[in-house]
Amino acid sequence: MRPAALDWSVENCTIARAMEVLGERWTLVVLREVFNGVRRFDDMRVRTGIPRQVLTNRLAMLVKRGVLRREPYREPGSRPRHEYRLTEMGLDLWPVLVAVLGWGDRYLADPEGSPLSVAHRDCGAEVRVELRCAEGHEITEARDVLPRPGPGAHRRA
Amino acid sequence: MRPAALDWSVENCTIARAMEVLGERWTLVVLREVFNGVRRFDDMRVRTGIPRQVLTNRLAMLVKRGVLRREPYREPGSRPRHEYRLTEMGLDLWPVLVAVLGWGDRYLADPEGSPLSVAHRDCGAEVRVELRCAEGHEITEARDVLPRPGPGAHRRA
DNA sequence: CAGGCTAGGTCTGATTGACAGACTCAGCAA
DNA sequence: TTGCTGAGTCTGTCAATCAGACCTAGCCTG
Repeated sequence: MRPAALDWSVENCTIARAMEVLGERWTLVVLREVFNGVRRFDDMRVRTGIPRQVLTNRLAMLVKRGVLRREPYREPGSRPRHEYRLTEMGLDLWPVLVAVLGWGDRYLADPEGSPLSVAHRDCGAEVRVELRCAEGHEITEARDVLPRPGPGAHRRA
Repeated sequence: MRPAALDWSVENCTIARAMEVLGERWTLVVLREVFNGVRRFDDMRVRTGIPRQVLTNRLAMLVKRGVLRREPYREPGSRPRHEYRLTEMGLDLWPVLVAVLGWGDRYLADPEGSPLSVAHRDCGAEVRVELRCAEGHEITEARDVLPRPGPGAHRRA
């Protein structure tokens, strides 16, 4: 009763690679802010409570990785500053964020419910992640999902 | 041009709460292993390269949080041991894992592609996350998604 | 019985990052 | 010039990660 997965290498695993970018307490919280339109350093800092140095580090890392980009802005009466915007790579993290939100809402929310909802711009209805297969079936049970080696899979040495 | 989000508290945000559980480099990697059927300490350790102490800590945390449970097993000729199984709360993290996998595959994979694929048990077709609204529309553009305050939202103090 | 094995830890010391709190900088307005 | 403030940087403390070593506890074998 030995799992087949043991024969396959995880060396080039994209989950592990993604978690090198995302796998830290504050990164998705920062991205939540940017997705919510909160793009400026001090606004983010005040809202989230992240220490300045952590926020600086996180933002710099996300810019370096191509998830965020810095955009110059200048309020009247102020000097030029930068705010943080999502790149396409960053925008493509919406499903991750909505999936985390869905899980958090189900298991970790207060009795009155989630403080954040995500709506479809055109019709106003609430948006969720779904699992679907290429044949169009919706997957509602985790047991109906099967991991298997993909095109880049290698045998273990 | 001040984001509306600034008027709302993030104190009870379920993304932040979820990231207190998940927001660390190795946690989802551990969960990937368990989802792949690799449930024993040393198998996980060898496959992932996680230091023992970190793996111990991670597993204990996930058990404490209700994401994993320990199940006794005993190989013939060996003493009783425990392996780690997903709870329902853990199984409900499949969409998060598949979402992270999808993003990683798109932006971080090697040229030959992803080493891991997720299939629908019944028909064999590949499974992905999709964003859909309650009206049944599929959302393919991040710009068609709108965050707004949910039922548990509070005004900022 | 003692010794060997091995899965699942625990321990130690070095390194690194998080964090609190303080300080600095740079352009603007008065 | 001074004051303001957004966006950092710095310092010292604490905690987690990590490499590597060591320990434990049942089983089997001689």
